[in-house]
Amino acid sequence: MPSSNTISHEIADTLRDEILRQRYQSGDRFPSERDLAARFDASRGAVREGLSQLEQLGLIRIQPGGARVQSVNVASLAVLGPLLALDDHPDPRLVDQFLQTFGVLAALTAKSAVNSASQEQLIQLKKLVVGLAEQANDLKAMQPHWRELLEAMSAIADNLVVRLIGNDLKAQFVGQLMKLGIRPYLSKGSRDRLIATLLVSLNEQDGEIAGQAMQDHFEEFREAVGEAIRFRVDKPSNRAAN
Amino acid sequence: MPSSNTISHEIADTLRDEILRQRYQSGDRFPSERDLAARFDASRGAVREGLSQLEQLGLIRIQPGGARVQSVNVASLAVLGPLLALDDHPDPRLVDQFLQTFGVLAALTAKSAVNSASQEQLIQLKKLVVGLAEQANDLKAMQPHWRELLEAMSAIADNLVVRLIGNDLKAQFVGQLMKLGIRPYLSKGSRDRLIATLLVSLNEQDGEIAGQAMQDHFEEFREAVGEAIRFRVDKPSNRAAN
DNA sequence: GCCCTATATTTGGTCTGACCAATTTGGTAC
DNA sequence: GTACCAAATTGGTCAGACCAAATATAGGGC
Repeated sequence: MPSSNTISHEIADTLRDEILRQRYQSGDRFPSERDLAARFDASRGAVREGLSQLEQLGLIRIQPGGARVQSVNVASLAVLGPLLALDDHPDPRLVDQFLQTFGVLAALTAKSAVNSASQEQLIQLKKLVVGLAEQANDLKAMQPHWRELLEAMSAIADNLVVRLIGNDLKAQFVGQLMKLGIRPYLSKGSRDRLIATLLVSLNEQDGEIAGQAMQDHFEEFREAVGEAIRFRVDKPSNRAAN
Repeated sequence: MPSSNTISHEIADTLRDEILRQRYQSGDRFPSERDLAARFDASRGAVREGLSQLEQLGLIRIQPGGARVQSVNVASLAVLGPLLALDDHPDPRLVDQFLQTFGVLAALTAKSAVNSASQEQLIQLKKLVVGLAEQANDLKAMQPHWRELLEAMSAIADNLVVRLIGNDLKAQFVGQLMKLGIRPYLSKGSRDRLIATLLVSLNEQDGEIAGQAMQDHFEEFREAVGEAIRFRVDKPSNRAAN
């Protein structure tokens, strides 16, 4: 699924996925621009524009004499989205790391937001949390409200670094999980606990509490997702049930 | 300071810095490719390759009819390095956010590393921590050892997401601070406390302790850097003292 | 004066073909 | 096996051209 409709983007997307699928070994010579142009039936210019993007992603290193494939370990964070969206088999380990990392960043955001919020903003956050409580305990129904709450906290915390990280992570992660038929189960008690704790932190304007609540909740979510993925791996027949 | 010696990279770097310096308003029309080609005395192809990179960074959005400048708030994390390195006046707020974010990620890394380390790896980490203790309490002398310790922890934790974030953050941050004459002061007590706590966490293989120690230490470091920057802003004469 | 339409211009997307410098490759002589 | 040299390959750049879509402009109707 190419992001844009230009040939250069299609080339970049195709080659990016091939690299992420380990079709080339790290350090390998990358096909020459002329070869790629022939393969994609495009001009060298279009190929070069595509390669330019791959280089920016840190996936290849272009040098006179030939481009070389780089290890994904030295790539830009921007490859994470495509990496998670590669196919129907998201690496459980990677998903776990993603959620773990997202969790600590969400906790930091919540802490900063609560600590620096004005009275009006505290009220706004309370409304959003209460709105979250009024939803059924269903991931699909809660997702928009979750997103809204996180977005509000992010805006209040106003941390550009975390925001930039979030931009590269806006892989519609939860949406993709559901598309794959992965339905993590979160106990009602867990959700209620989070909401109650968040309200306490907002009432007392104590960011530490909010951060800890976020952290704990993401930990539970992470485990739930892990179980859901294992469950789905055991029953791959569910894949077509969409 | 262009990253590569090709014209397209020079164009990309120059325009990137101009955008980051807010020379264009978000939403503004970006100069046409032909105009840029004339300005840089280059061919349109070279300009297009440069713009391709800027688009990948999320700084502009290219569309038939004209490219438009995007808000830095929606850019890729990869712009953070250039943003911090823009000139001799790093935004204190941004530096603060950077350290805060780096702190929680370092804490996560330490926690995971300690928890999942093998006996050999625990010994390796202990050696590095002890090596850190043997250094003078000077930022410049400690930096390589710090980097080594963090690298080792990162390798053990083996969290690709955090690693990718780190790749985009490898702005040689501390090095740049020193180049600017910013010398944060960390009390010896603070350092000793960190080292002692880390050793405890390694002996008991308790990641929570290591993470908390990291978190606390980065918090102190963050405040020290903040003071150092304020101090330097008051005495800009020091700038040439390099 | 204001709004809407038709036309002219600008802009991005792509291609072809060419040249250069540096690297890589292949072969040859030792 | 090695050292060296020539040929082929590769990336970097340029010029000029064409198209389709978007924008700007001029003009006419009200």
